[in-house]
Amino acid sequence: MARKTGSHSEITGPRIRAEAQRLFARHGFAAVSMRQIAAAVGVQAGALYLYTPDKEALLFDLLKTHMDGLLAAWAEEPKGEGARARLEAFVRFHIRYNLERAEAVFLSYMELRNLGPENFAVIEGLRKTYETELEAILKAGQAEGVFDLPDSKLATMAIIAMLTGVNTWFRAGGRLSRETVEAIYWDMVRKAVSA
Amino acid sequence: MARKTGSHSEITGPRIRAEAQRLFARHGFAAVSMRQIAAAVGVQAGALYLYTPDKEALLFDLLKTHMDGLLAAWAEEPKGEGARARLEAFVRFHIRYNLERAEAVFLSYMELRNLGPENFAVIEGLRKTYETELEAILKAGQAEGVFDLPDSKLATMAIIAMLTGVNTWFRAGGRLSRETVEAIYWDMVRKAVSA
DNA sequence: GTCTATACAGAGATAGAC
DNA sequence: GTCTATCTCTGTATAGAC
Repeated sequence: MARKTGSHSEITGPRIRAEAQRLFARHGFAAVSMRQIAAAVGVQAGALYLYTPDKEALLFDLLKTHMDGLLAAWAEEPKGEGARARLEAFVRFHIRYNLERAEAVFLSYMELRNLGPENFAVIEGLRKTYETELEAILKAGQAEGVFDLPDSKLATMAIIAMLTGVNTWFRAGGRLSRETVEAIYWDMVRKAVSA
Repeated sequence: MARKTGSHSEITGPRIRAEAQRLFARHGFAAVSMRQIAAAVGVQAGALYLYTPDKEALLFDLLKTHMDGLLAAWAEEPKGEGARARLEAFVRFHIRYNLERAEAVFLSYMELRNLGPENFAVIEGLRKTYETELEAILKAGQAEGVFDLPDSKLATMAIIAMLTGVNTWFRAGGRLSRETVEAIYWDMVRKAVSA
């Protein structure tokens, strides 16, 4: 049998990551084989190893790319003046950005345990950096006197868990638009932290 | 080589479930082999099939048992009078019950996708039943005029996500006791839904 | 850069001895 | 009820042809 094609390195790399992300999110990292990924891309299993040293590195690449993108996007997000405006910006940004990347978000908190210690620490560090962004807003609001929080750490974890939870039930075209959901969650968050 | 021992059927069944839960929670369902479970119990892999028809049934049994226990425990929980007291009871119950069963909780929302459609539907139904308990409290509070919610469905999902999130960071012996965490979360929930 | 072919380990599950 | 032994399939990863 003849080989099917020639060189496609510029397109194959991104396609491998895209299919891997889709399959990992759907079935779980451990349940997906390199053969499955290769079949989805349309290459042989062996060919994947031209683009990644191993399966874990493929997962790490997906998680790292996602977290880097999240932090970069938040850095560029318009935030307004004052802790209250910044908190509203955070709430709306988190819901919107995560809903637009449901698979990557799902992976980032479900498949962390499949990373080795070094890779795990990198992703955890980025996550911590993101959480610190929110905590800084909450602390600033407390200093300004517009928020009243029993504990800024717990409030940070509570708000992020609540916002990320939207991904588990939201469906585009459902009862509520994303903008409406953003507004409702902002209302709940605003009340929960207000003085 | 001689066999190690005789009959242990009354003790082996529960031990298999206990070790499976521990291993599934730690490494993920797909990453754990029947041989690993058998080794942890101290029997041979083939012996597991005297207690479960297959690996998925073992997972389903764990999830089903957990959800049944959760619903039964909530049914027996003292709740007090009025929506506000009932909501506080729910918040504290959810945090306490879930923290005491971290492995089972983790499995119940991480490994659902490893169930076949019928088993999946059973667990989803139980989860839905539990969510409806909270939503009923929120609706009652709205009728009583003590809560002000833009949307009872979203508030339900937001509160459950926020409360369940405690399991991801709480460590016994850490900065805050479980009771303190309960109180702080109740404070945030109370403010978020209050009129 | 991709292919075929394959090495090697480990998976889930079953059969039959004891 | 548990064991050993084994079937069959699938896993990750590599070697070497083209």
